[in-house]
Amino acid sequence: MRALFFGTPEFAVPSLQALAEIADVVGVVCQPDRPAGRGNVVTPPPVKVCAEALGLAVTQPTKLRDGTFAAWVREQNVDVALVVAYGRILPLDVLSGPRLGCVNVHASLLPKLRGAAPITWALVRGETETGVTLMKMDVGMDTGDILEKFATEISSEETAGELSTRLAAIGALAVRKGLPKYVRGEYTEIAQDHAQATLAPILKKEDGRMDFTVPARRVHDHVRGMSPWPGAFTKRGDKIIKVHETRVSDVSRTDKRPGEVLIADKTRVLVACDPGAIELVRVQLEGKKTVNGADWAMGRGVAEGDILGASTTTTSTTT
RNA sequence: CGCGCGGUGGAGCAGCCUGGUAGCUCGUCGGGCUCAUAACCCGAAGGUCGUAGGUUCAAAUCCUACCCGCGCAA
Repeated sequence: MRALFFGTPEFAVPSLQALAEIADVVGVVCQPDRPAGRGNVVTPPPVKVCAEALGLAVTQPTKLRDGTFAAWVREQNVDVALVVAYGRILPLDVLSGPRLGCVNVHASLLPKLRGAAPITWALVRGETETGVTLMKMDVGMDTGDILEKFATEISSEETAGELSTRLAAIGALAVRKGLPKYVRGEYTEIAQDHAQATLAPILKKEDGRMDFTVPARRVHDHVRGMSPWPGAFTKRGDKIIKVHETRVSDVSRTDKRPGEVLIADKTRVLVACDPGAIELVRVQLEGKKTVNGADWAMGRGVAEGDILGASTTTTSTTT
C-alpha cells in the first residue's frame, strides 16, 4: 500500500512508525518548523524529526486551500492518507486526493470529545473510560464515519501526559490492525450519532486556572488533565503558582472558604475546596524549580490562612 | 539579540539596593522529656555564598564575562 502521513506532535509519532512498517510511506506532511521555547528557537515538530530518522520525505505546507497542495497530494498517487493530530482542518480537495480518502486516528471514543484536546477534557470531566477511534475523515471536525473504536480505562490518578502516551500506543495499534483492513475494504463504516457528540476545544493557557469552589475530586481531575500542558495554576497574591500534582485529601472540613490554606507545615500543604480539601503535592513558583508542598511551606512560600486564587481583582481579561 | 527570575551548609528560603559578625524554617547526629508522637526541651556537626576575572583596606553583597536551572510570551 502506498500512503501519506499527516501529523505533527509527539502523539502522532507511534502511528507514523506503525504506518512505516505496514505501508510504503511516500510522504510525511506536518506543520512548519516554528519558533518555540525560550529564545524562540525555530524547532521542528516531533513528526518531522521521526520522519527524517526513518528516511522519509517531509513536506510542511503553509497553505492548504489554494489548490496547489491538493494537487500535490493527488500526484502522490497513494491508496490512503493517515492523519493523526495534524493540527489543521483539511479541505475537501485534499481529503479526496488519496484513492481511498483519509483515515484519522482520534484520541477519544467518538462521537464524544470531538476537537483538539480530547485527552485533557476526558480527564477534566472525570471520565473513567476513553480510547482511540479510527475513522474515515470528512470535512467536519471529527465527524466522519467510524471504522473501529479501541477503548481503555482511565486510572484515577493518570495525568494527561501519561494518558497521551498510552493512547498514542493504542493509536499505533489501531493503525497496524485497522488500516490494512480498511484498505482491503473489510470495514463497515458506521455514521456517528451526532446527537451524542461532545466537544473538546483547543486549550488556552487560561484553561489551567484552578477553581477551588468545586469538590476536591474535581480540582484534582482538573490538575491532572492540565498536566503537563497547559499546566494548572493559581495565585498567591499577584504571584502565579503552577500546580503540578495534587492529592485528594480525606480532610473534609468546610468551615473555611475555598482556596484557603488549611495546613502548611513540614508534612504537607492542604487547601480548602467546596467541599473537601486538596493537597498540593508539587508546585512551582515563577522562576523557581518545582518543589514539594512541605518544602514550599518550609521556605515560607505559603502559610496557613493564605487565600489562593482569590486575587479579588475581578476577571479583568487583558489582551 | 522576544520579556523576566533564580543558582547561599542535606531541603526550601532570607541577606544583595544602603560592601565589613553566614541568618530563618526543616532535616541530620547526640542527649533529655513523654504511654506515645510528624510534639516539646538542650546540644552538635555541616557552607569554595554557580564559575572566572575586576573594583576595594574589605565582596554573598558593586562591575564584566561565562555555565546551569526556571517563569512568561510565541
